[in-house]
Amino acid sequence: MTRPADPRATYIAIAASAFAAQGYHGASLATLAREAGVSKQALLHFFGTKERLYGAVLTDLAARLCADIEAAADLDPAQHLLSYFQNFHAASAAKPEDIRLVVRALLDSDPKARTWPMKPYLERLAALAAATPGGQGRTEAQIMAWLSQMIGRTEYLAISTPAVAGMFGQDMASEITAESATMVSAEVRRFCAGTNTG
Amino acid sequence: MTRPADPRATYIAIAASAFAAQGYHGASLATLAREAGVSKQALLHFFGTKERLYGAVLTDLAARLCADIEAAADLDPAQHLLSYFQNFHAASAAKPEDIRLVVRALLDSDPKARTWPMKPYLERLAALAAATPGGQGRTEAQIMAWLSQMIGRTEYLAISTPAVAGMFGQDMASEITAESATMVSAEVRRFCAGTNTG
DNA sequence: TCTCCTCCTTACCGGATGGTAAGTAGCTTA
DNA sequence: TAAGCTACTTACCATCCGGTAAGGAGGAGA
Repeated sequence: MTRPADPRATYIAIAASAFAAQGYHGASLATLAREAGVSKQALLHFFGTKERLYGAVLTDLAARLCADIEAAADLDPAQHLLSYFQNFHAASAAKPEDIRLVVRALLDSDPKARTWPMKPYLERLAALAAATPGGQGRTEAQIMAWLSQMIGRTEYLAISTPAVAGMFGQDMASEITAESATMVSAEVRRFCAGTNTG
Repeated sequence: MTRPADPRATYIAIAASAFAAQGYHGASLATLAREAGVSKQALLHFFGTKERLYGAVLTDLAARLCADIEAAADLDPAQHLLSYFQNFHAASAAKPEDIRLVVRALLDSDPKARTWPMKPYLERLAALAAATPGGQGRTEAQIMAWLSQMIGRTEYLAISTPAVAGMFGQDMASEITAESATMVSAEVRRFCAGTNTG
């Protein structure tokens, strides 16, 4: 058996997928180890405890989300924001694992005594939205509320799609995803144009 | 120790709160029993297994959500829809437990071999939206996509508020919730007026 | 009074859980 | 060649998990 080049990164990726699917309590160290093809202690060797492994997964996820914002940093703010949300919507629909992880982290987050790995991500998006023409006349809370709704509608679509497909069929679920993409783009344009969305 | 009048309903309420906070795997029968002040077997006597208890919690939740829609059934469709989403937003922000339960159920739902307790809820809302002036010119998928986004933005706000309060303070979180309420009302009015939201 | 029913109780079980202890193969450095 | 490091391994442990077995208190009905 060949050992992976970067075992730590490998284990984080496997754990991320399992935590996204089963949640923190639903995924066990033994299962993770079996999937990785190593013993339980291989994981504990790198991360010490299950909780720290979970923390590493979330930190890694936050870094990935932040990096996605910079993918189109050469565009002007309005185009940048539009591009980001279009890509975000497409990526969420195609590979919902990261989104499931984000939402699970929100549900399990302890309001006190925690670091907030997602904070830089939100701050970066808020700065970007504020720099668009539409962001000029809005308060910080208005921008954050708009961002919350944009992120929320996209992430909710991603996590509800399996259930919607089960209820109404895969075709309807795909149609809904396609319509949602159009709506998301339109909403970003409306925000950037400065039209009152509230 | 006085026994509750309707033990089954009491246990469902306690279990709902625990499942909302900790998730299915995070809440144990022993913990639920301790909160209810009875032994573990009291719960198993009524529900047989933990999974069936969870099922009863979700069925009860779905019934409550459906009942909420009919609270303003005397209004015309557009006013009814607006009233529903305003109440939904307010209730989600004030008492996010039910919303957390819904989102956890979505994350944990098995696409096959499951019943869908939320299906009647979605169908009722879709029929209501279709009956508004704005619903006339839209396809079923467009209406469902719009509903998904309305539900998503509202539920996401509810589950993200604790984290936002931790990151940016309680005041900012409250401001965001207030701004979101305005935006949700505006979006329902725009939909009902038939303005193209996509 | 006897039986049945609901709503519990205590006692117990096999298996899974996160975590500890101690040791090892193989490479790198001194 | 000896020491030390990384990246593991097997063996083990106390605790907790969901679930079973058996029985009992107390009210209702015959």
